[in-house]
Amino acid sequence: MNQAPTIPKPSLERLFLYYRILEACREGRKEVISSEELGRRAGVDAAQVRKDLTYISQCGRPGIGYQVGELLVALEAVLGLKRQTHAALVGVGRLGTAIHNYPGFTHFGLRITALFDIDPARVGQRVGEHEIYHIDRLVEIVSASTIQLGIITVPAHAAQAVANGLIAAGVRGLWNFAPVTLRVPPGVIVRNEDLAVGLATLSWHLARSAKPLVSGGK
Amino acid sequence: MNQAPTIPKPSLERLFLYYRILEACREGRKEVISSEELGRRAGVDAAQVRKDLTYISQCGRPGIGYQVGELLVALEAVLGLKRQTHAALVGVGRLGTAIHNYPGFTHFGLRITALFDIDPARVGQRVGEHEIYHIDRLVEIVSASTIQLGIITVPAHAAQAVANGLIAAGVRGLWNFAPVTLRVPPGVIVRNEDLAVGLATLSWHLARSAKPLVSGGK
DNA sequence: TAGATTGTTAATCGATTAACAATC
DNA sequence: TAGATTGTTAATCGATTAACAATC
Repeated sequence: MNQAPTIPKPSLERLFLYYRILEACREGRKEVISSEELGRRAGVDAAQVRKDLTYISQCGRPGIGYQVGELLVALEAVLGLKRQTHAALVGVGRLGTAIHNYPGFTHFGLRITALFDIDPARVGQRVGEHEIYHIDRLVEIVSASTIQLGIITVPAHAAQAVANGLIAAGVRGLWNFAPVTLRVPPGVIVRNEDLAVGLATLSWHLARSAKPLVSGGK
Repeated sequence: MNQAPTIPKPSLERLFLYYRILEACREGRKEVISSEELGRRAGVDAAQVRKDLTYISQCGRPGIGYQVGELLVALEAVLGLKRQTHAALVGVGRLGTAIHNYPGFTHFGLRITALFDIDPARVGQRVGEHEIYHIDRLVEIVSASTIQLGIITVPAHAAQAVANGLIAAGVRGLWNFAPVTLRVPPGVIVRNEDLAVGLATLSWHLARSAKPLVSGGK
């Protein structure tokens, strides 16, 4: 009972944004921040900020604002920012390599501990401290590990098979960069990072705002 | 009057998804599809599919379904899929290179026609058919071009300055991969592709579903 | 005709915004 | 005390889901 209240998805994403801003505040020796300023820096309404922060705790003080340090600690606890997530990355092409090396991820607890590819030229190579294995060994190796998350950076046509393998190996979350909708059994969490759709919506809005309509587009 | 009805953001993204599925149908010589099947393949409710498609036209037939060919043409027109978007990419690191080479983008009309970096070792190199210019020449070169979109793949601390330069050069849309909230004047469209936040939310859900609560998590 | 499936309206759900009493 | 700013409630807005008459 009194299970932690489930945080709405958009609020959750904003909380991570606030966290980063607060870290910058700490670095700048800023000790207190108001919902108004936090909102301005995050591009979010002040009322929205206060609402979001109620999912964490009540650590603001009327008339004063929020203690940066306190809020950081509370966010770390609720967002689980000290927890490590072990991941396998499948598809060590350019995008896969970029993700493997992206500095921002380790900061949020991601540890990529296994790499797979189908290209014999890549198999056996080392990337950082890890070796690239052949995709045939995916289930074997992941099953024997503590890996909880699969990162899919293979071409679209191979993505479903890779997802199946990862799930068979016991992975319960997928971060999918391939431009396809994956079918997964209930209980498996999928996040699609469909860059092409992201681009397409952006350029749609762009083209749309360009047409000088009645009152100037927007 | 009777201006094209503005499409809700989530619907717009799904329309691009449908488009890809319909292309696959065309390839498979499938001529008719129901909202139910399209929904199943896209991971979307059938009622939702029908609703989304009303933003395009009424090209379904009761009792039959949708003509794949007709729907593709209608989507191409409304989504502007034949239109080219010229873009400048700033920050030719691993992520920048991955994006530059990502095959799915040209398919949605993206043409990256200028590349910039601050690293003297990279400036002057060629990537595909384009040369990498020094970031100092950003405003000069972009101003003189037909570039409408800026892709920001620089480190967080440099992103706002890059955004300012792109906007000064007349760009009206930004695709921002840097983990910061950009401040832009009204009329400039920004899409943040914040991968670290994406990952963080995914691993939050993962950790949360792992805890065996009252009735099995979810 | 009977069965299938659309387009649309109404009901539901969820998130954002506004307002303000409580409090530092 | 006066001014600032929170936490929370209520009002608004927007998107999803359900239901069903129309129609192939």
